Amino acid sequence: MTERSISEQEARRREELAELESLGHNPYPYEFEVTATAETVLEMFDDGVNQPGEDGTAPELMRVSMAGRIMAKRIMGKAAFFHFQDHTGRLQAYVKRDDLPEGYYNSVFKKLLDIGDLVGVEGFVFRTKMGEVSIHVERLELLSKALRPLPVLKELDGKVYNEVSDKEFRYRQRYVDLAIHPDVRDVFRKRARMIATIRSFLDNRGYVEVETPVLQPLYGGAAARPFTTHHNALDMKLYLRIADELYLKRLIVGGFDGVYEISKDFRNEGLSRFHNPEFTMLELYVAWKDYNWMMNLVEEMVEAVAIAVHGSTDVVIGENRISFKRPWKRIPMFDAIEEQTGEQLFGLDRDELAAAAKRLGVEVDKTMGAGKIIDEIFGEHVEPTLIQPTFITDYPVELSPLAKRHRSKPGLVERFEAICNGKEICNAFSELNDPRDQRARFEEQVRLGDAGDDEAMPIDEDYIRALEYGMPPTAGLGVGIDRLAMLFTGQPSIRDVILFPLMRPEEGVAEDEESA
RNA sequence: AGGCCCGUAGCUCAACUGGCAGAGCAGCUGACUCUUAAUCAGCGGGUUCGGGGUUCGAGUCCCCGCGGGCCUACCA
Repeated sequence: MTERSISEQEARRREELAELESLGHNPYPYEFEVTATAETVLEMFDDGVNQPGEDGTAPELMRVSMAGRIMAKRIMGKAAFFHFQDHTGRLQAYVKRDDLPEGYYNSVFKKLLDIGDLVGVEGFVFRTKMGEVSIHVERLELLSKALRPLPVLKELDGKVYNEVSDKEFRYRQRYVDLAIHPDVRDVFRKRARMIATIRSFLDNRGYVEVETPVLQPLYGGAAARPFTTHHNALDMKLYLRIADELYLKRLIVGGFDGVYEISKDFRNEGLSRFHNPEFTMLELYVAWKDYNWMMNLVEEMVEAVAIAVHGSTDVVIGENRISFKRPWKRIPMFDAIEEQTGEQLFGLDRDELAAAAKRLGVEVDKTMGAGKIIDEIFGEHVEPTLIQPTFITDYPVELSPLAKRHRSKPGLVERFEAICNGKEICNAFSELNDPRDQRARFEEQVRLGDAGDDEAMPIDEDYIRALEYGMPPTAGLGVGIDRLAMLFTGQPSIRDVILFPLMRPEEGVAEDEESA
């Protein structure tokens, strides 16, 4: 192992650490009693009712013990202010030499405690002459010494300066990104609130949260290339799941009326603003229901998320104000295409569709079937125009090998996607439960696979066996949680809603580099 | 996978047609007992992503590589 070269500032912090130890201070103690947070203190005294003062009024209200990270330090001779940050926010602390044990202020606080160090403080709350609620520190304790300097952000009139702009730095060292950027912490809190809302929404309806295999001998449920791995003891090839769908529907066969799973799927694809190889998916299946019913559920659930995350059904996202208030517009895919392009595609054969695509400037190649052409036209001319939440219904059967045929429109399936802000937020259908049709659809997938489509699904005989025992009429739903999080937090990249997005290895060439 | 852009101090960024690598913050020394982008005086800090080339001279130009961003492709 080569020794990492360390900066001047890091070297100094290591010296400080040694100095602290030689003075008898443990730079990494075991615990600290916390009785208040920045948020509770600020709330308590910003209401204008409880006014703190140094005269000792209501001392039982004002005595607090808190812990956090030093974010700024301002020393003025024998007294100093510093800001520290806990999980709820920042609070200012005031330290006087004469309030601390002999020598502590000069030889420890001033010299050996730095921005980035974790400290515990105990004292009373007061308001400074400038009006800022602060804690007057009477006990100060180092809780963990930081050996690396923390980037320092400055703020004036609400504008933040010296924000770390290097995306690579932020993704690789997310702990630093989170520590210094409150807005990044907020994104992930919103994401957590979003998922918690969805979970309780589904739990309250009596649906059962289940866990199905990540490691699968056969993958399916979506059109995507899988990751492969190997199990040593059984000496077998395994796939990381690309979807939960086929296992969850086996559970509907087994007698659960409603099951859902929120979990990671893995797809062996490129990375982009909208794609991370591992991502979080919600899938829900409800027996005795169809896709019309499912649209109502989606409206309710997403409306609940909007209220939970933003406190309102109206949300400003980028330049758009979006209303998630029910009901949302519902429009069949072919009608939506006609509205935008003037082309009525329903009933056209493959050559006629190719001609329409050409008229619309959509590129078509020979491998594309009728369904794919329609999908391309939709994706290019319609999807980006749908800003307010909209249900697009009734898709071509070729694109949906697991969806039930439409009850009245030949060649289509009972499927919908909800589109919002120009992007898909969910995908759902009346589930195909006729084992004969399901077998035929799988066989069509196999033909596509043989023709070179490496995303075609393999045939899953056990799944067909399950259907042969009888699966109720069922409505199914899939929601890309990361993309929903992008929407509700206004983030432009999926990497900004995933704590640790996939990155190339940081240092040099990987050891097990493949042949050059 | 292809195209475009980027990589300079711990962080944010400068450095003209190729001519001594700089500033703010952070850090260090000193002053200051209600400051808040604290202030004031002084000081240190660089493998300019890595390797090669052109040149008297390269952060700058050329080639190769590494890493990142955006777009395209892929991706229901």
